[in-house]
Amino acid sequence: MHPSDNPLALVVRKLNSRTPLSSADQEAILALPCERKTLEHSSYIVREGDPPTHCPALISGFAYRHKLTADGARQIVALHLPGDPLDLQHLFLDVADHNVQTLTRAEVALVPRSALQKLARERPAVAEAFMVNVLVESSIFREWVVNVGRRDARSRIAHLLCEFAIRLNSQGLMEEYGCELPMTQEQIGDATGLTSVHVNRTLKALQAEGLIARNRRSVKFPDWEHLKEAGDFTERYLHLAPQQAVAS
Amino acid sequence: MHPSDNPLALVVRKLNSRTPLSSADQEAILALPCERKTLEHSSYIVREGDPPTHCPALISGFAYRHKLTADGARQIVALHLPGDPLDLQHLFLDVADHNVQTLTRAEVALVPRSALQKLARERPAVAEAFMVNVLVESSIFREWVVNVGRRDARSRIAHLLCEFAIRLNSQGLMEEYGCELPMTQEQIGDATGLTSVHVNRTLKALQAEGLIARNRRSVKFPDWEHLKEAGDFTERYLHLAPQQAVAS
DNA sequence: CGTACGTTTGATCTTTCTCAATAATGGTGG
DNA sequence: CCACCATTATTGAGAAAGATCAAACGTACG
Repeated sequence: MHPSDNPLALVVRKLNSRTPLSSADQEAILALPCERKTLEHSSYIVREGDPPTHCPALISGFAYRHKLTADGARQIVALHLPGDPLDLQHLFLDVADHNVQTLTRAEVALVPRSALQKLARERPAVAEAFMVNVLVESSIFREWVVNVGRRDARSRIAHLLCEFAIRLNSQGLMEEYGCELPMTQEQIGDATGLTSVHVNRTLKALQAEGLIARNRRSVKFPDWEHLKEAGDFTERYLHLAPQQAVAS
Repeated sequence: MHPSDNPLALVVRKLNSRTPLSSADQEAILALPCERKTLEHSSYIVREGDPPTHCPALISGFAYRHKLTADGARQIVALHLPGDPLDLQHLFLDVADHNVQTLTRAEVALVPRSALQKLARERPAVAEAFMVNVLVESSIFREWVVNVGRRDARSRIAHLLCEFAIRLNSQGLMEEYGCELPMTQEQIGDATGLTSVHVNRTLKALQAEGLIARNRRSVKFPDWEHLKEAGDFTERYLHLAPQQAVAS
């Protein structure tokens, strides 16, 4: 499947994997008006306080959601992979309550909010697929609360890596050797509630234990089972369709 | 409005406050088959791993959602107040990914999942109201990730108290003098990622600062503005309808 | 009136943060 | 292709927030 066929093809594919859609419904999504845009590394896709006019979907590249505290600390609350469906958070709420920013250069498809709302109203099955997507993201948020609230640094980071790997894999983006990790250590810290300094030390410890192997921006998982154990990782919360194995 | 009229009246009221519903839609919700049940303090409403057959709504009393880590630590990921709509988390996902438990003695209305799904399919406006509710809960989860990930103990607890107060108030359950706080200090710790010991000390400090006043299980807010400031609390993330003030 | 649960307090220990400096890396313009 | 700059990664030393352990105290309730 070439993303170039239709930028929304990946979105349909992902929605369809959890909530099978009729071909009429699929085509209705593909027929949505949509503007394709390439964004540089670190560009804002949505800013807190914005009234949302478009719902973006990630076509390629990586992105993250984050909020800032009053004293300027950043907390990343979610990661997004190529193919992640439209930003449904902002479909029915009238003001963005957080920021969405690219982690790498990325392509997005911008669909007017009104067109999406109309589609959801006219096609209950599509609305249901949207709902399922939102519910799964909710479940991921809950797991992040647990991760950040009740696990130590080692587990938090291991858990984050496991989630990233499994999600990449389920989108068919995992190479056999491991994967690119498009985050700096500071961003890993922002996602886990730690400092970049401590992330660095913890990453080194995980490496020394043989649970991960790093090289530049890529990570391998030489001992996947133990990494999962270290991260207290169980994939139930991702509510994935059937199941593929991860390439180690 | 007597909850005894129809257990779902409170649910309709809450959904309607954010997403106005036609009276036909409202009546369709009220006409849902539903079993009313009284649960003791600490009863499970949903257990992780369960295949959901019913969607519960809270009629009276308080409840919380939580997950456990492998080593037995508990993290509370959300609180629920009387009138909180049906547990839509479990409407379209096939397995419960976390637990829901009562904090106090509580009454719930159990609606069969299939009846709710049918309603959502037949009435797009109701489906949209459900979606909005889920999106707002999502937003609250994101804020909790921030709270637990990037704020210190004082802020976390102040934030939790602010959220509780504002949500109580928006359901019309805030007394002028303050409110009942149906949580033990250990539960406050489980919601904020802290130990009960540290919660105790922090609560005392907040009290010494004059930001809260405690008496048994009740809390007052003698200095609401400063409490909000201490908790870095901004209510945007709650996406409340218009707005009422909190009784101090 | 006793038991169970929740709160309070003290002393000590750990994890993680802070501050600060150095070393890689990657990208850029010349 | 090379020198330079801005990021990012790495390391060390010391400080701090919060955890842990342990005990005593209240309070509600059967």
